[in-house]
Amino acid sequence: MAGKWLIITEKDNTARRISSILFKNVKKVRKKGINVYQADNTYVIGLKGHIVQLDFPEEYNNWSKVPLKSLLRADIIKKVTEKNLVEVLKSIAKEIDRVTIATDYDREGELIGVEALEIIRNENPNVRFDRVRYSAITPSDIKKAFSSPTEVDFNLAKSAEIRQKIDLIWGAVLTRLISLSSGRLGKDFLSVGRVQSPTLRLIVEREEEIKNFKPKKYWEIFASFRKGEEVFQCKHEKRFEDKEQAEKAFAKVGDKGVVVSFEKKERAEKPPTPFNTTEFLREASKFMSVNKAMMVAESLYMSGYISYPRTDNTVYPKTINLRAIVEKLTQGEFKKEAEFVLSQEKLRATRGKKESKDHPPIHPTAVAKKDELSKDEWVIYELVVRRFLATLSPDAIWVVRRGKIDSSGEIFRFNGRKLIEEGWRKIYIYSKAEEVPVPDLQEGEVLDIVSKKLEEKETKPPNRYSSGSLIKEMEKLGLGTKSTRHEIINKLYSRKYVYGNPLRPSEIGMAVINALKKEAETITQPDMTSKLEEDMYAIAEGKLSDEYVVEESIRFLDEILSNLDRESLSKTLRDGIRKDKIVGKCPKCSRDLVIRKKKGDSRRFIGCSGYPDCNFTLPLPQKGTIYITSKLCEKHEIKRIKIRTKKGYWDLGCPYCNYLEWQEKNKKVN
DNA sequence: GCAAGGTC
Repeated sequence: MAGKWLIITEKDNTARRISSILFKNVKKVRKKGINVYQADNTYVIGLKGHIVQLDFPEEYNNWSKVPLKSLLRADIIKKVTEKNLVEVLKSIAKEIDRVTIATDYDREGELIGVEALEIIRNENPNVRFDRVRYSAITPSDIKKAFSSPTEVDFNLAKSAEIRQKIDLIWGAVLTRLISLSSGRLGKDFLSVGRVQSPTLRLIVEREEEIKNFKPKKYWEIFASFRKGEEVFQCKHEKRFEDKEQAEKAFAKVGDKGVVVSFEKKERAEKPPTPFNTTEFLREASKFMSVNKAMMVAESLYMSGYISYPRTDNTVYPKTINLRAIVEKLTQGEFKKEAEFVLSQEKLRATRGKKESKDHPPIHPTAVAKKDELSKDEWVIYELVVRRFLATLSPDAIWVVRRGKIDSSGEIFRFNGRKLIEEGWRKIYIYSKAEEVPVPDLQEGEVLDIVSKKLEEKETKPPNRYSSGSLIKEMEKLGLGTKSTRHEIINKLYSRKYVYGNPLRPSEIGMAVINALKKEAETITQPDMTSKLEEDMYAIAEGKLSDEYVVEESIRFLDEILSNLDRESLSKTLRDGIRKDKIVGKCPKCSRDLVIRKKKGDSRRFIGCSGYPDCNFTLPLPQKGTIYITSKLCEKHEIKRIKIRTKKGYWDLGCPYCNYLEWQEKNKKVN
């Protein structure tokens, strides 16, 4: 019995909102755990993003037996990843004569829609289909989109599928290659990918820069001046590269100085801009890992406390009633802050540089009570609320005092600042306002010098990436998306390519990058993503055939596999793995101490690499993941060890010290 | 047990 209409959106939440905009008396029915919104003769269903996944057929599953080259031209199949959803779609497909694709208005959205469409057309080949495109879920936008449906863009969907295919082929071939060459198979496999490998390369190369950094000495001169009771410090305008010159200048500085110039100004400091995912994660990473922060944000979104956390947008759309949200917030924990915002005559929000129409910037959507949320949820909720209120707050006002003082021809600069109106800083408590005291001065005024000093300093190497700054850099280079960047970083941790925050590469992380740079540099370059983007655009425009683009990748990989130096690849990787296991020097024979496993029960322990010549061993706890830190024990040349369990980290310290203490304790007991 | 991209 045909005759019904099916509308398909990308996720449940949009299905619910769109059905309530288009229809009255919407009924929610659950089928196999999937929400189906019904009204008149219409069904509205939300997908869960992609519902199928590209993969190799089963006969390619055995990594050790399948020749790598055979992956290049294997038939790639689509596997259903959301079984219940597909079953519901199939059952409804038989009842309908029209389906409208209303997934997100972007390339992935086009493919997600086509995936569902293919399943439906398989059941019901005669179904009519169309596509609506909207940039915001507001009654006017939705009604407008549905009043003039357009056609499905199969070329665009195709281009997204090619992206998947290329990622899979490159990823699978190189992942298997380095896993097989290194002997790291099973759950310890090593991975390679278009996004993860360039990201890892950033971390590895930053570490190399730090290691190769040659610090340069330089000298700075400081002098403290007094006016009345107030003493303030000034810095010589020059940074000296030469010690003698610095000393000469320092000797010239007398016990008085004349104010050469003085300027006093008020400076307004604008509030921060609205949160998109990148900026949100940058701030949230001060409290927890980016992966955790995203999970917490997701759960706050699902319970309705904050808006959708995956967005590129930093400009509030006009359709959001900002004042209403602030008024709502006066009902809760942030009453004082919300009232402060409302005390302004006019509400004005800051704007960020990125304006897109996907979703609004992250903002609170409901008032939460502290005891309804977990600790982590509250931290994130508070951050989102404070950021939101800050974007609507007045400027912070500083008084700036700048100028120069001359002492016997040596010029000192001062740059004082004092906060006179807190403005948004009262609400957004995550960045400290640092004041630099300088009194009011007049040109020509003579001041006493209370003290002076010549400081020898060194140029510093660049900082390591923190997870927050790495996400920012990935965005800048076009690596990953707002929804995947945090997962990519998490992947680098779980492969043990990196550890700590700021991130440091492990030996195997460095080895993988060095091996790839030699054998398959393309996959380590951010350019691969931009090249792929260009190709996808050309495919979507119908200017390039998809077969050609895939063929290009296949030929490239074929070449790599043919010209490979397997022995050196294997050596590089195994060397890295070996070095990661080194804990320190054996106190008996000074060869390397490494983490090993007992043959029979595979219990782990620290043993000398000189075994069987040397049989020195130390015990290790059997539970938890072992982290060898970079801190050496002062007594023994052994690195300190940390253990991560489900409950968190605990410090074992130096395993030798730990063992000796344990022995001492046991003696007393006996 | 492979990737990256949506989504939970």
